[in-house]
Amino acid sequence: MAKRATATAASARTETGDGTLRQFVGYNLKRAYMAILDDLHRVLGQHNLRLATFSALALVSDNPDIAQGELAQALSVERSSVVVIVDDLETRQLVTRNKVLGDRRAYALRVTLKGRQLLDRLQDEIAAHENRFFGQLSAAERATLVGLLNRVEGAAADAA
Amino acid sequence: MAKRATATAASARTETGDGTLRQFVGYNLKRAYMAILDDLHRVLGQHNLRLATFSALALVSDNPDIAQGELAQALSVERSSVVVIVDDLETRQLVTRNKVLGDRRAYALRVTLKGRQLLDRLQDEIAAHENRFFGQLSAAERATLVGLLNRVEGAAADAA
DNA sequence: TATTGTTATACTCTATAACTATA
DNA sequence: TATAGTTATAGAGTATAACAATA
Repeated sequence: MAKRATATAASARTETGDGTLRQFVGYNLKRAYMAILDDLHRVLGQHNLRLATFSALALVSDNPDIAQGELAQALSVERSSVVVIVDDLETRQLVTRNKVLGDRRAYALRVTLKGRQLLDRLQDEIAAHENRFFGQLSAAERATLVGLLNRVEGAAADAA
Repeated sequence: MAKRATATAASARTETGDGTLRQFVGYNLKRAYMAILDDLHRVLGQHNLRLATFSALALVSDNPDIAQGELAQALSVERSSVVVIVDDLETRQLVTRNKVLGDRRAYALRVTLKGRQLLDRLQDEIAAHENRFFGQLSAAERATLVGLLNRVEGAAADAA
């Protein structure tokens, strides 16, 4: 099928073909996701945050008094993994573990002022990050992209 | 900001809000990707293949006589990681390591007949997998999605 | 008995660094 | 000196399983 430059001394370097994989939407999806991930990690890394930790912070902010188990579900990780994440956020005083009236087993997580401020700054920085990669797309195109992605996600949720 | 059902005994379980994250295209991108990944892993797992191993097989098929270092680049992993992957493919007689005329350090990788046959079957199975998630999208919509994803990937390549 | 959070441990995947044999 | 592939090791991230406290 595919031709390939033989590895002679004077070979002009050919691009590696990936046509077989390109036929799959999922491959294109992964490539696009991976392509932006390094830069996102760099942005978060400047604040010593992992993606999961940032996501947890945002989720706690959106869901005051969320329990760790619920957070685990939202993050699609095990409860034991959430312990590590919340430990980190709590140590850095970005979220607090609060007593729940009526259930002394559970914690109600809340963002601190410091956490909110960090989140505000991060939202700006991530918006800038996104402009570097999605900036070429018009607002309408970005909306189309998100709409299609959400339909894919919805199809997965239906299947489950 | 966001309201949240208090954890009373009779609380109707509220969906966890993720509005802060949803504003980012990248989050929607990751969600869609993660949503299809479990099913893809299941399909590949039936053949005892990891995603990276399958991708390597497809890339070797598209690029006869590719070297391991080139494969590493195409897979975005280190050469040492490719050794493990190719070891697996070679042990299972799906690809062969062949001598390169003119450079006795390098290998030229080729898919075997067995590898090609497995790849053919996998392409069908993955196409079926994709229909489960992208089937709701029309062919035009799928093309639009891929086009937008590729522009994002291209923007990343330009930035690098 | 079931559930929440915790701990200790194991597993998967990948990177890093040092090595060999070639170039 | 540099490069292709290899090996051994370490690290990051997550899951699993057993546990204490509480429901």
